[in-house]
Amino acid sequence: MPARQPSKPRARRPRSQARPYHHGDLRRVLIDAALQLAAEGAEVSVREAARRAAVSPGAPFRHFPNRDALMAAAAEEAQRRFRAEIEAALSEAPATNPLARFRAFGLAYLRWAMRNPAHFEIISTGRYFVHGSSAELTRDNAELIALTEGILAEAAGQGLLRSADLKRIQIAGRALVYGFARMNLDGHLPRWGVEAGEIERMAEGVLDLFIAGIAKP
Amino acid sequence: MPARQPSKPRARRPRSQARPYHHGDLRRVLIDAALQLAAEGAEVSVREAARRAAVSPGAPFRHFPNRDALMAAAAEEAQRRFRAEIEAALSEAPATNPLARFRAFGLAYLRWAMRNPAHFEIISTGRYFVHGSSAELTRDNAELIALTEGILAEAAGQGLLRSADLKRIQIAGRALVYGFARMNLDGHLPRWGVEAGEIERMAEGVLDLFIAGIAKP
DNA sequence: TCCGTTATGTAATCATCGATTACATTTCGA
DNA sequence: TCGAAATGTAATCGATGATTACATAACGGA
Repeated sequence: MPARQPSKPRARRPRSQARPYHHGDLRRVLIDAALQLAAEGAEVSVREAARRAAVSPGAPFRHFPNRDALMAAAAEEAQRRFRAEIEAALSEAPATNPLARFRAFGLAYLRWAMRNPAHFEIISTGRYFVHGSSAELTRDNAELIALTEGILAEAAGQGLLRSADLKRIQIAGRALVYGFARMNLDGHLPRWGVEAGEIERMAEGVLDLFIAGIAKP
Repeated sequence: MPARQPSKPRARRPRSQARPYHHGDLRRVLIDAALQLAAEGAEVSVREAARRAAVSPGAPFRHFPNRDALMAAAAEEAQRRFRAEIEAALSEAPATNPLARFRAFGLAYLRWAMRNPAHFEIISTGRYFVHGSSAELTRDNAELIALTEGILAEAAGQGLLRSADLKRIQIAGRALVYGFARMNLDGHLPRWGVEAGEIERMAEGVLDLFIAGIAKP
């Protein structure tokens, strides 16, 4: 093992440096940089995030043990925004109409995924950090799922559904919105036209088709 | 630009080397190594593929201009297998029952995706190589899509569908199977039990739920 | 107010990877 | 048979994630 060189004394920075030695809230800035990089379609690297924060390449590792931890923190932040939007939509939906609530949930899900594709990917794919490494993300996700289960149970209670197999309906519904969101992400949706809202309208149509299919005629 | 060193003459390999200088079909071996690496869940790197082929790190670049090209070739191979399985399933399905054919298509799709998750990912995600860089992949995919459109048109012609919006049905169906496959891939499906076939049965159930939803009652 | 402990950033260094280039060897057809 | 084309090797580059030694700032108790 080659011993590290004693290294000659390093030049001190002049005391009049513009930026203070301490950054302020580097952790937060790094998370935002990671999300911004993702949103721009760029590859997210620790070094690039450090560069954006105008900090040395090693500095981020004071706040995150490794790259995965940074990505997990970014995912948690994205998930918070995602969940906030869904809950806002649900709070405006009629409290006593389960199918309308189901629709509001799905629509908010799809809209957010269409408008924040890169962030949706970070949340959903195990690509950016080890799967299940974030307890917060796991719990948060489980709560959203429980929410849809509750809504479906209500719908079944009011006799609105054709099938009694709620688990199956729930998985199918999830697969539908997840699939649509990922098709958009992976470039599998036809380019319907120049108008931006067209994809969202198709998303809405697909959701309505599904709901019509599970609803009692 | 620092000129390259003249480099002292290299030692020649003894003529009695075990492996011949030329590999035989390195291109093919590299593609298989890439697919195998993916299937093992390992990260696919050109170097590792070269290592598996017992070849120098630079050798692959004689057959592929860059990493993306190797991955694209691997994707084309995987897509061929995928498509072959779907066409086999369709050839066994009743020729005159569009909904049964639709179901056979979806089931073959889901089964292959469940059993070859990593290969499905290589095919579907633009992660491994630049999107649309493989004309073969694009064309192949378009043909599969056209196949489902034809089946749906037949079903509509026989008056089997509740809705006349075939485009919407087609996208919804695609989102459903794509979403289920990706949920499996991304670890979003509950671990129903030890038995392996359980996920495939749920896939089948979800597919049937969808078909029941679009079929005229 | 001083001082030492802790938090936080820097500089240097390493291994790995994709990629390129110069060179060596084999293959194959004119 | 001989020379060009194909194919592999070795050396090297720049970028990246990661680790370590060190420097500096921040903060709280005596």
